[in-house]
Amino acid sequence: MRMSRLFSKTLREAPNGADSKGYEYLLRAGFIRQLGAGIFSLLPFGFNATKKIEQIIREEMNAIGGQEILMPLVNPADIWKETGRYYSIDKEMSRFSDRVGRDMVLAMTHEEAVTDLARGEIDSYKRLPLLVYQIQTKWRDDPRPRAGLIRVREFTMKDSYSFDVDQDGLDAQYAAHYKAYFRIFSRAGLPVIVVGADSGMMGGKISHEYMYLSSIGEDTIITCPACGYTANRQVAAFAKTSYTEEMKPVEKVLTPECKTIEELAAFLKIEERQTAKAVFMVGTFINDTNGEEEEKLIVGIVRGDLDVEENKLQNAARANALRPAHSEEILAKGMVPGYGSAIGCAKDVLVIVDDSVANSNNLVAGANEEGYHLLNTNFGRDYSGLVADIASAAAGYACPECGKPLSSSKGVEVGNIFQLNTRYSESMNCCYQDENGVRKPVIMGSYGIGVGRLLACLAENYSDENGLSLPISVAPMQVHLVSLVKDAEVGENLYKQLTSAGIEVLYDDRKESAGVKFADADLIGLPIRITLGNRSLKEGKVEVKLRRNLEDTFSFELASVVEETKALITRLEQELEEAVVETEWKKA
RNA sequence: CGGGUAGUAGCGCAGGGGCUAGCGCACUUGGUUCGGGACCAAGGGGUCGGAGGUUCAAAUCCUCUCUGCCCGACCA
Repeated sequence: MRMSRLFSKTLREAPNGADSKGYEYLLRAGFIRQLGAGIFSLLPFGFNATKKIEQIIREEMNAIGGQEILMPLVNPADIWKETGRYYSIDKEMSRFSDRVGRDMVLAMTHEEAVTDLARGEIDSYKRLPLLVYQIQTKWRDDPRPRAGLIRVREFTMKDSYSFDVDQDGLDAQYAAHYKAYFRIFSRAGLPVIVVGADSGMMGGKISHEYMYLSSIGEDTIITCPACGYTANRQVAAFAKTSYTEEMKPVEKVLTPECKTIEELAAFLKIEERQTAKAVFMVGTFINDTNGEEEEKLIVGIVRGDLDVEENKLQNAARANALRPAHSEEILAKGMVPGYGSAIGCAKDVLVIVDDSVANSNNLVAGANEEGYHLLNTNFGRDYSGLVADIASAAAGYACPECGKPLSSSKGVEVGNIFQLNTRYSESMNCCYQDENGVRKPVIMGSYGIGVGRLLACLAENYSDENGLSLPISVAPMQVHLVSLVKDAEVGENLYKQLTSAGIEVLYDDRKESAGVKFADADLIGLPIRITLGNRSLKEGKVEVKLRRNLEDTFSFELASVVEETKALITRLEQELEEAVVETEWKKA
């Protein structure tokens, strides 16, 4: 590619809103351009890098038996009605109707489409196991796209779907993905960790997320430095101390102006752990068959020294969505905000009690009366409810596995794997006949990688104060040939030699000053830079630099540039191959 | 969806009832320079996001609206 003919140009200043380094450089180097909120075009560099990432994904998916297919972005709503997600997913899914009024949707994922495909193809256990995948556009009308390519509305995703006769088969495919994902990310050069995750709208049980740890991330990851336990905070467990003692009688006390746990503990001169905190939410429950919504007040009770993890609460409540309750809604059920507890609340309130509360005695709880609290309340004796883990893990808490202190960090989810089991095959009647002629639902798994998000994370990880420096496996091209000599012939010849040897070359043939060319080369950050200048040409040499280390310059003989460049490319590629991480999944 | 903020040349910004709307970068032409974002000269480029209103006069004031960004809610 000649830079004089390149479609994109570099920007000296970052467009407004480019707040992270990676995003800024992707824009300035001409990889991407924004069209609307959460909607981006890929320019030649960005598209090239994307194709490289996709190729790595293809190779690894093929290696575990994946067959590439392509499913439509536009789906008839019928299949989404079959699984109920047409009703349970809110505005995040865009809907429209076609010319004759049929309900249509833009697919935000392809479980429905693939299950529809599978039920037509799979008839016998002899056909299983199967694995298909695609690299396809998804549309999710996120209420708040942000951070460049990290959180967008239209994006490219690799999604694969496994089909098996039983749990063992699913486990095997899950394990294969678990390992393949580590290979994919390490071949691309992105450091990731795997965390236990919530399965969210996907349904199913076991799932893991692949996280790139970075301050630009929106997920909070809880990890144990001592034993390696990791989980998304949404589901992270921790060891809770229980404080059991003999139950004492309930006593009502005046506690004016004590609306927070902190004030209450200070007023009563007790520790926060000796109190019970009530959090009021309204859960939406959706009937999958008719799509009717109903709301229900949920009270989450945790010990005063802990916080409620809303995601855990939502899962424990089996609610479709949660929102904070309004004061009137709480009062209507016999409870008083600021002085609230589940004691004496209306019967149709869903009470969910954290095990920390169930395992502690004589806690101070709200009296459901303005200005009063109750001493010595005990779960089971004074009120009842569903016991679950609804407390939020945080740094410093004890690891659930080894008891050592946990730590927390921010991460970007770049991939995930889910065991769907029969969530989709049952509702869509995707069945096979077993050896005995019995029809059974296919056991499914689904596995995603955000391609653009991966590029964004790579840009973030591989950049310095001068620009990008992507690894050779994903860089848009391999070599940046910078010509500083007036005589175009030397450059032209070298460009032809290199490209005809199969090397990907960006040739800066522009009439620009050396400073401009170097600055652009730094910004675009191709891994190998070959500079043609009078200084070295006199000695029959060209200068070579690696982008990742601009300090070091070495040289190639002009006569053997092609061979030496090839060898250098091979060396860089091998480095990445050698760093590939092989990690096995161990079923708990 | 709530709160904030901003829309003026391709990008970054200034101007804030009055005459021809500016600056830097980028772009065009000519010349000089030529190994880390060169210099001189001459140019081109704008329905000031949109609609309505106030006014003798609106980029500027008012109303509505659209769009981007940030925080929150939300998020496989």
